[in-house]
Amino acid sequence: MTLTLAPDTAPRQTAAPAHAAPGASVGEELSERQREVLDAVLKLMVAEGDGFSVAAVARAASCSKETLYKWFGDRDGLLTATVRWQASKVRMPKLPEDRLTGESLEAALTGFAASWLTVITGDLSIALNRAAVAHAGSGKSRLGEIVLTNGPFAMKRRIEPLLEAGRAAGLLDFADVTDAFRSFFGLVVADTQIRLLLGEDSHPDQAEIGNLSAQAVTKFLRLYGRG
Amino acid sequence: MTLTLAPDTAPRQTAAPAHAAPGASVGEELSERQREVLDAVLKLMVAEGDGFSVAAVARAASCSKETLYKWFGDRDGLLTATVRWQASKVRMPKLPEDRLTGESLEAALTGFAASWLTVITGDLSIALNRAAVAHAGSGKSRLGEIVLTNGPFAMKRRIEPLLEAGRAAGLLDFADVTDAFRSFFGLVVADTQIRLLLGEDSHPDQAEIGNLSAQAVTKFLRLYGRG
DNA sequence: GATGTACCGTACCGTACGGTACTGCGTCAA
DNA sequence: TTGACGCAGTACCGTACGGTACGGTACATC
Repeated sequence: MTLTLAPDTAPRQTAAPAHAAPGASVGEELSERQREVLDAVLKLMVAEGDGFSVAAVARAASCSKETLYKWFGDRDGLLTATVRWQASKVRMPKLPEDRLTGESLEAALTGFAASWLTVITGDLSIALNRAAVAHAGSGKSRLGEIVLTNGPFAMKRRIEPLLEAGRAAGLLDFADVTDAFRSFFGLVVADTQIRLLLGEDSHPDQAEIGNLSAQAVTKFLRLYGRG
Repeated sequence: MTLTLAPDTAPRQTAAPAHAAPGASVGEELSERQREVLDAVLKLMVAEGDGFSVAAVARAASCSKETLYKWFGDRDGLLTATVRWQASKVRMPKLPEDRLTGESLEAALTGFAASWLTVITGDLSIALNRAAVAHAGSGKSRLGEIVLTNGPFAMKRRIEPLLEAGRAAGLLDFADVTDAFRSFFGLVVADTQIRLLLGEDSHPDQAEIGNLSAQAVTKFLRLYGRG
């Protein structure tokens, strides 16, 4: 039996529930060949935005259009599967497991910041976010929702426990964890993402990202650190 | 003689220089009828993203396609003129003119923050930013550049003098004004804009914007305030 | 070897859209 | 009154694209 991500009987629905965690099992449901195809789509998106035709995908992936339609239902299904596939590949740094200290908290926050900046300044993330933003505009398609879930929301879900742990350990002081997250996000990302999305090509390298992260965390700790 | 924004001899170039200030004189070069047409385009963009057809514009504005092409050259010229036209309408709060005090600086910063949040959470701004982001992806067209110039860059140009003045008055303390601006932008905007662009429909009302602005400025002053 | 299946390559179809050309009408100036 | 002109309305053209159909091939299973 063929694995069909968007069968005719329920076109827009994949096997994964709507608000599932970062698409952990998406990769499992795809054959090797299908993953190759989706990687080809990712390349195309980086190269040309989401303006490419399905024929171009078939050409780039050396497969037939008919197969694409059988596997993914329609163009939107193809894009959706691609975004999910990419989302399933992103990994975040893990939290410190033993008792938090000032140093380990700062290191963990800096790690998150650097990791996040690395992701959002990457060509792939920029291309996918552009596509998602564009599709969020014209209704029709849940790309925006998916990117939102696996982007800002995923970051929030990952960081808030760290902040709470910091507070529990007497290292941080805040009343509202959402507010603290907002500040963290703002200090880290600032205008970087919107500028890149709008086409400015000032990609920071790893050294700059290191600096930006350290500075952002320093400021965050000056605002929310205890003592 | 007809006012042609994109004459055949130089299709992509308007009368205004490429990196002109926020399009101050754009409105001057447009006839009343042309402004009506562009306002119709703005409405369409809010309603449908930038997926509308030129025929739809003609229908919505009760004018002929031929006129649209004569005035604006091509679809891109129409979009560009629309973005410029909207940019020329945005006004920022003015700087305090007499000697800065702690109170007037805080008020000015809060005013800027609230004004900026009001703009970027507006349907119009969201629609235009979406279009600009999408076009920045597929090369071809300078929408991204224009929005960048009239968005983040314009804000930076307006705020940095205020920050410098605050430092000169002994109210602020920072080494790098760009860094200070980055923090200000981040604390004010945080994840608000990207979430809206990705389709989340949690538009803050004026009261919330007031709160967010005040909190952002409080944090900013805790980071950069003197005394 | 026969049958079925998965897939590639490609031809094909309908449509929607960007862009152009033509027609007719109202306005204004000579 | 007449002609020029700007523009609305619409018909038209070429093309590109989403989606489908079909022929051909490799491989597996019996």
